[in-house]
This record gives sequence, structure tokens and C-alpha cells, in this order.
Amino acid sequence: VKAILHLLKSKGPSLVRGPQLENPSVNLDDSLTSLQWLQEFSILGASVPPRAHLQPHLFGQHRPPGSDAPASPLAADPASIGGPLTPGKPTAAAYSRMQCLPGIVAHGHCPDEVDYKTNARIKPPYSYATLICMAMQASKKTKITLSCIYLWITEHFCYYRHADPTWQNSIRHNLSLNKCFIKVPRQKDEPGKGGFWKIDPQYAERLLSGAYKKRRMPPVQINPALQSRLRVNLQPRSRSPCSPAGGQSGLGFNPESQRLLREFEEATSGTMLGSWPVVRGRLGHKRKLGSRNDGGKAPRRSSSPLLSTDEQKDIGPLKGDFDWDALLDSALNGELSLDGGDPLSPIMKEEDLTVRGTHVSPIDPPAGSADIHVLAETQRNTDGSDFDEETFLATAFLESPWPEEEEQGRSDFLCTSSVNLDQLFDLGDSLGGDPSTRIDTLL
DNA sequence: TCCTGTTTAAAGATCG
DNA sequence: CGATCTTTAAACAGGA
Repeated sequence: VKAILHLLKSKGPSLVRGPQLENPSVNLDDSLTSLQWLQEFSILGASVPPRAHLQPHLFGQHRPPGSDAPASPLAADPASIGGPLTPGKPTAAAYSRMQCLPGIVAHGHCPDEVDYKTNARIKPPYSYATLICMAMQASKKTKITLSCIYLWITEHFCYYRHADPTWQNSIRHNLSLNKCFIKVPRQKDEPGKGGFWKIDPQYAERLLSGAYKKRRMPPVQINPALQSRLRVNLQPRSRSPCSPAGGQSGLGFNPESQRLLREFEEATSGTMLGSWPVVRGRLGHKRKLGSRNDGGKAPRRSSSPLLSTDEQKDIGPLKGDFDWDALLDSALNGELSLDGGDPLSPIMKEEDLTVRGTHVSPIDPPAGSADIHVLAETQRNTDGSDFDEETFLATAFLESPWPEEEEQGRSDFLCTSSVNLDQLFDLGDSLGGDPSTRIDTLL
């Protein structure tokens, strides 16, 4: 590990081309250890919703020219092979420190950096209520239809594109049951099916009353069943099947927005905070085992209306830069803790790697955006209490969930900034040893 | 027929 | 340990 670290430091610039390298004056050590570029990395992923051009009334954004991706993304979509998976029940800590391990988190194990837009195997750590809120805010409309909620979720969370459609039932159930959401009947002169939904500003009262309890985010574990796939995923990919052009980690929200979302979830943890994706015992016995994986609903999965041709065409390059120095330093410093608490013990092997941490992907409202209807409405229902701030934090992040247009240029840059893991481990070959072993060691 | 919406039930997780 | 919240499953009704 030290040898690799040394290599990275000496040849880092040629191996890891992070945004910081744009500035030649940046000290190498600083650039390798700084996570600033990683933060920026997370925000640049903004990509145009695959079907935004089909529903400009909803998204208010248009697909930039040249963003069309090759057709048949599913053909190369790992999710289409194995289907969505959920990590096993967590067993250890050190999750938050995983922010220093982008090489790992980039493959779906740190909620801050997991590219849920492309990772179909890790269930997003957001509750359905949160997802609904995100969709509502992202729509920049005061109200949103159920189908649009579906659409937004599937476009931003690859997991749901391939998941059993029963999650939609949960969405509907959440809308109906959760007091945070109000149904707005469709006007007679409004064509279409179903009504609209909006956020109920009154839920603020419950927040103030403390009725909603904060919930800890349980740690997440790399499912041993995923380990073989993890190694496969470590292979560099120039394009990601689920990622639209300019696809990035997270939701493509910038750090500020992600921070706001985090605070939002903290403030609304009772209703908004989701539980971590864990394999619940109940799932193993109560749920019909065949319903999710057998041919029963599988056909629908692939033929789901949510996976339109347009969506399937919406592939983009997988962009990502890994702060290997931070990664290795973290490992060396024991920040990647395990159940036993031994940083670089054999637990570091894939089977036992566990992490813990926060779960929200950062997002960022561009200054000047005034189109926050729900926010305004919510604030009107407050009287200057703490909730005002909470609500603001809760909604502001959604002012510009898809800053793709303004970030397009930077995204393009990032297209060329991905580290080639093969190169990395080819270098390691010169040091001898089995590449897979080195991967394990790194992890 | 499919989508939308409501409702009930149950199990798991979290918190005080 | 009970209350609360979240998730999942399912049944059912009504509308497009």
C-alpha cells in the first residue's frame, strides 16, 4: 500500500487527473489529499433528465444538444444482468470516513458519493417521502403528478429503474398516508389522468412539536454477495449505462444543495428520513421470493413504461476521479474501520468491509432562483419560528436540482478526468503480486 | 386494461 | 418496551 501510495504521489498527476490539476500551482500533496475537488465533482454531474425534452412543462429544462446517448443502454447496464441488490445489514462503523475512499464509495457504498444515478445495485438511502419531496421540488412546480414523481425517481436513481415496480405502490401509499403530501385534484379543464400532489406546509407543525424523531442512519455494509461484482465494477468504464450524458456521482446536486438536503433530512428525519438499505429478515421469508426475481415480474421490469426508449438512450460517460492519496491515507490511518476496529486487518478483505456514515447527497441551489413555490408556501405557514429556517433548508436545495446546463462545460472536463484503474494496478504489477490481492489490500 | 388512489396489515428500525 | 416511523404487500374502487 505504501508503495502504491508512493507511486501515486510521484506519478499522481499522470494517473489521477482531478479537477485540481487544472491549476498547476496546486501543491501535489494538497491536491491529492484535498477533497475539495471531490466535492465539486459531485455537483457537476448534473445531467439533463432523459425525458426532459418530452415534458418541458415539468422539468423546465431542455436537453442540451449532443447529450443523446447511444441506444440500448440496458445492454451494457450491469443492473440488467443481476438486477438491483440491497446491501446486507451493516455491521461496522467508519462510514463517514468513507468520504475519503472514493474508490469505494464510487461503487455504491458511501451514500455521499454513491452514484445512485448509475448504480442500480444499491438502494438509495432516501425514504420514499424524501424521494417524493425531491421530485416535487425538482419539478419547480407547485404540484406534480404521480407519474412525474415516478419519472423523476427513475431518472435520478438507477436502482428504481430496474427494481420491481412495487416501489411505486409504496410511493402511492406514501402520498396517501403521509400528511406531508396534499392531493390537488385535477381541474376539469386540465387533461390527463390522476390528480396532482404537493407538499403540505402544515407538516411543519409536526416538526416543531417534535413528533418526528430523528433517526440514526445505520451503517451500510458491502454485501459479500456483491464482492465479485465489486471487483468487476472496479474495472474502468468509459460509459455508464444508467448515467445520462454528464452523469455524475450522486444526483448531480452540488455540495451546497446536498448539505441542505442533509439538513433537511435531519430536520424531517421522522417522516423524511429513510432507513438504510438493509436486507431485512422479513424480506427473506415473507416476501415471495419469486416475485422479484423470477419471470413473474421480470418482463415488466424491462418493458416498464418508465424505461422508455429515450431513457434507454440516455447514457453518458462515467466520470469520476479518485483521491487515492486520501483513500490510502485513510486506510493507513485506520479511518476505514471495521467491525473489529482494526484498520488494515484481514477484515479489509472484501467480505468484511463495512462502512458507516451520513447518507445524503449534497445539492445546491443556485443563487437567484426564485421559483420555489413550495418553499414559499411553507414559509407562509410559519410564524418566524425555527421551522422557517428548517423549511428553507429543506427546500432550498431543490431550487436547481438539474444544473446541467451551466455545468455542462465542467462536466465535459470531467469526462476526461476519470482514473484508469487498470493503469493503476498495472503499475502495481511492477511491484509484483496479484492484482486482485492489491485491490483487496487497497480496500 | 392500466393507472391512480385509498386503505389495511404486518414487520423492522429507531427512539425515549 | 411501547410509540412512532418506514417499508412492503395486498385488496379494492374508480377513472381514463
